[in-house]
Amino acid sequence: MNIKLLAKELGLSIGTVSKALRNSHEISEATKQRVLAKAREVNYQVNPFASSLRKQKSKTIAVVIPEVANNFFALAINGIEEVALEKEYHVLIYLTHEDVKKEITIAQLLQNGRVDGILVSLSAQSKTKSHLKAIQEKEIPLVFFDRIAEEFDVPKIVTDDFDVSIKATEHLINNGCKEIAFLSISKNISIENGRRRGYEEALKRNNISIKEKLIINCEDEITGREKIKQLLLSKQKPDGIFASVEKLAVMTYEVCRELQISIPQQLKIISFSNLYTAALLNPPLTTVTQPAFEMGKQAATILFKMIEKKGHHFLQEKTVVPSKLIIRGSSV
Amino acid sequence: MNIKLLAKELGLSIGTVSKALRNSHEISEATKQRVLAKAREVNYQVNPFASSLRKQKSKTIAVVIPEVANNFFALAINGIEEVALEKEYHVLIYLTHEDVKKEITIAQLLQNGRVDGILVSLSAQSKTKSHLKAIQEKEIPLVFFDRIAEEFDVPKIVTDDFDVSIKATEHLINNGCKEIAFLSISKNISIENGRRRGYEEALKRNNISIKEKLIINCEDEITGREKIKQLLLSKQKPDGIFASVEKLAVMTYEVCRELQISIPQQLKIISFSNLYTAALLNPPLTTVTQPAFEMGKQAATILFKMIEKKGHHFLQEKTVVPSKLIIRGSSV
DNA sequence: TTTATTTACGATATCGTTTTCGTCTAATTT
DNA sequence: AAATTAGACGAAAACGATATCGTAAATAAA
Repeated sequence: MNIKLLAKELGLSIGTVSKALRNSHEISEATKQRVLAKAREVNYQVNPFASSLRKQKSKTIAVVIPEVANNFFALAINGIEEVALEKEYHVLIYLTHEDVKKEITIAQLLQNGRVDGILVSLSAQSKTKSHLKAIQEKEIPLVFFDRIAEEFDVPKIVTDDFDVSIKATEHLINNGCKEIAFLSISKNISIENGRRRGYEEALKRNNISIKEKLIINCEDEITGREKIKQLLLSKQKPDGIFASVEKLAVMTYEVCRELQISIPQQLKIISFSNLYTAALLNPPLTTVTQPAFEMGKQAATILFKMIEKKGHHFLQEKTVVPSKLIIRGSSV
Repeated sequence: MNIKLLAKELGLSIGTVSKALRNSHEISEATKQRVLAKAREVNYQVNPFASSLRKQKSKTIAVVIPEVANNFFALAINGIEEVALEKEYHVLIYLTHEDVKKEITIAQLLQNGRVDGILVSLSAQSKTKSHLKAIQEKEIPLVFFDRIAEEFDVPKIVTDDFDVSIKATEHLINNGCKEIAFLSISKNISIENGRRRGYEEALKRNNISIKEKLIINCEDEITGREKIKQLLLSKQKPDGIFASVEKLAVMTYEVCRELQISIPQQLKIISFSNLYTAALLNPPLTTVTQPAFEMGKQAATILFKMIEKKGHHFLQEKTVVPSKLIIRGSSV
């Protein structure tokens, strides 16, 4: 069933029917009702491709994230979806699996107008970002969230990585930690920068020296786990761990179990995490909980502002949504 | 940049360029190369809407699931995405939030050809399914996974709910449980049926009477939690809990913590779950772990077979991917 | 009454591809 | 040499909806 058939059944022209369906002022109330009724009767649905082709609007946004099996991103998607639903937009999901190559392929895919806007959280490996420059140059609305590219002149939604990391580190210090290790997921990633700077700032403020040995790059999952193990077996074993992402805290728990290291007695742990079972872990994990849902929601909201008001470059600031430090058993 | 401009730059007709790009045999190797080179040079991308409109193919599938902040569905998406990527398809995500009304709205949205196929895991409230009948009638390829509609004549991917539930329940029985409660998420849902039947079957086989009081419907989150609490405070307090979904196990852990009930001494727990921190919980949670990734992958694979071979109705059977019972501290 | 202006609708170009036919030349067959 | 066939390309008709005009009748203004 298309508009042509619908028009024929109504004895009207295609244009009239189209306008009636879109509630144009050019059409009389009577015919509008008649068209609407008929459309409902035959269950007419506009063809999205024809419509998109003509209007140069896809009514679709893309969400490009490293992974979905991660509570932070899952909750962010919830926030995004809520806004998209309201705007009657569709949401395409693309996973980079932390792989820049995939990110580049995806960026390439999205240059052809398939979407009206893109939400991106960068992969851990994304060092070069020319693939996103291309998108920006095509003037496709783009918003970063969480893992951003600082140098891009586009809106960014982040949490207060630096500030809350100071708090988190000082929390460990206040609970007696003197040797705090920082577990990093990648050097190339914005959040790492803020979190690590916060960690270092806290150490400085408390006159604790920063030791490179205590900053562990766990970019690769396998060797990362091994590095954590070695760290916990070494002589200058740390008495505190600040995990910059949830996965690394889980790894640490697993390694501690394996090495029979008791948390928090021998090692205190704090981690950025949105794990909804954090309170049920053994011991309950002290977390920096990010406002994932809210970040997704805000990112989407801003993206839609850009979509709706083409050309407005009034939204280039960074939006910071604060995280919460939730103290549980792993750190006290 | 469109094909028209590209053709003009090459001094060729639009048709020729189109065919060259699609590697038609009608076009000489020389011009094909010339066209390809130029297309790359000017970064020509086909307009997806024009292409979809003409070819009546969207190169997109939809995934309709209750929620995404749930490891089972997140892993299933990973499986789906892997297949979609290989087929060069795009993936639209729709969340029902366990709400039939939203499911109906979504089903309505997907009737207009926006997608070439649909993967569905039903919401807990989906009793009536006429909205999906409409999709089936429009001959849009449809595959159910996990939460299926038994009466539909379409492929279904499930896990061995019944069998593994017998195993799980018998595991509790073998560990001394005599009063095992079953926490249900909804009556209307396929998985509940299999899981509950398995639970009842195990009781029967072991000459334990089935008590309706021990079968708790936790459809609503708030009252569900209250019901669990009442159950654990009642005189005929159970000594075992079989949670049909992860969320209910987490609730039970929380309630036990509140009521100071020790697991597994006073209460043994087993749950369907894909929680990747199950082993780190206090105590470690014994789980029935579903092959979420594999189920997603298989569902997508079958969906693409349907998409590719229109009209073939050879795939109407049910595919069963077995779950694994992983025994941990909460049940022994 | 004549002219100007609404009102309500139709005809048609357009969005960018794909695909079906032609058509013309070159190569092959008889 | 004539007839056929293959090769390589162009012209044009879809796909379905939307938006810009144009136009007729009806109303209002002069």
